[in-house]
Amino acid sequence: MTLAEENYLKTIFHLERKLKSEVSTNALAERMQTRASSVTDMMQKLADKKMLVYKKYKGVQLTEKGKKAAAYVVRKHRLWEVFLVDKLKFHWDEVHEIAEQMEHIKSVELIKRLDAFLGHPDFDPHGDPIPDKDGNIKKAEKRLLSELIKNQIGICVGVKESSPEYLQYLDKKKIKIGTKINVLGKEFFDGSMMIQVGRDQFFVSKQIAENLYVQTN
Amino acid sequence: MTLAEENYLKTIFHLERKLKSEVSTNALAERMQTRASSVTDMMQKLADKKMLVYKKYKGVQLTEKGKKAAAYVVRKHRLWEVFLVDKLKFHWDEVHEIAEQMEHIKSVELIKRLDAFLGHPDFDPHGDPIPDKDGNIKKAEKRLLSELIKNQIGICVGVKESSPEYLQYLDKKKIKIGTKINVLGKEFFDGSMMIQVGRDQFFVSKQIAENLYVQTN
DNA sequence: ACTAATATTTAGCTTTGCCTAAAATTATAA
DNA sequence: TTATAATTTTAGGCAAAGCTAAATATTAGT
Repeated sequence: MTLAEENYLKTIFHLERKLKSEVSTNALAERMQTRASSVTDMMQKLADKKMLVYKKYKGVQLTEKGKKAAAYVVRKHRLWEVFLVDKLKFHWDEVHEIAEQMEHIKSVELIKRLDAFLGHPDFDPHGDPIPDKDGNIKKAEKRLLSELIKNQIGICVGVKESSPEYLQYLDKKKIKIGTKINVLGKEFFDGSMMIQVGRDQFFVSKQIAENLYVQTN
Repeated sequence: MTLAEENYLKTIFHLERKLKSEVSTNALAERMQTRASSVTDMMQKLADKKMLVYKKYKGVQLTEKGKKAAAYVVRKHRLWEVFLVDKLKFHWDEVHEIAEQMEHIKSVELIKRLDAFLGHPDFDPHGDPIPDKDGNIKKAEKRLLSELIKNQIGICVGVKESSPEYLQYLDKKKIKIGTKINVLGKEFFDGSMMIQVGRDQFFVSKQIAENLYVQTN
């Protein structure tokens, strides 16, 4: 698997989930900042390798093999993002580009050990689930804190738009990935909420609640 | 700087220090597992970029610019090796190939933070010095423990040949990178030594002492 | 149903980094 | 010193992954 192939697979993987259908040449070209003709070339190559099913003019669909390969790239990407944020103290919005490079490092043992070193995380710093070694994604519906109702409990899994100010606010309130948030009440007219984090109880505005992703079980 | 260019620079850097002279096309070709003609191509390219001085049939020599770039690649390589051993618990002899890939990741900030995360190490797990950000190498003569004489002090900087058994022995004796070793005495006929490590004093055979690199000041 | 617009593929070219074979240079040794 | 050996460079090609322009399919609007 070359670097380019891995990048195509990963992008197809994401687009398939978003579009819930075959992925078109143009959709791929746009996402990958490349030309449709280049995409066609690569699709033919990946079809030869049984990574996907390609039907002229009809788009592509990953095979099981392709899905697994793609999920593994995603797994590596997200684990490295956790590393960058948890260990090297990068901010959530600075890590994508670096992880984009690190995801291509080839060593199964490396990823095994990295995963253990990080404590087998389930989510990356953006709240997206980390596929397991076999490519299974715990499709934990992530949703906005603002969508919860009274007495619901959510686990913080990420942020939507992360300005430095917002991240600082979360820091101050001791909210990070994995933090349990209990909705104690919700104001109807402005969407603000009373929440509990650890032993602290406080209000958050609608704006705040609309930028925090949580997972409910 | 492409990946291939970085690899050439790094190899030239190492060969220049070993040979203490210009580096010949064939020497490079052998080290890089490639053909002389490929080397010539790349030398012309790197000469265009002012990374080295290339004289037909006379070999190459790094410029200051080239030296700095090469040293930075080496710095990254060695820092990642420290990460792999110290944090991910790889053995000293398993990390080269992985670091070979990681050294090419592009992010100045990443390396800054990695360095801090590792505690600004001066040596990699093989005892080789880590160049600083500016490419300066603390050329701390590393030598074998067996070369020391009575009352000399050495800092452990690495191993020569690292079998699992040997590494285990060092573990048991609490000897690792950075450990100070005091030579209390040396037996003439068998080369064994009495040494002090922390509060412990014990004998090491010549075999042991010949496989441990130390730095003296 | 038919044309216009859009999407996709094909053909042919470019660059990077490698290769082989042949030519040129330098080194060696009788 | 001169022929032979070894080293190095040049010339010409190849595969990967991209691009442009032209050809071909599909979709949509009337």
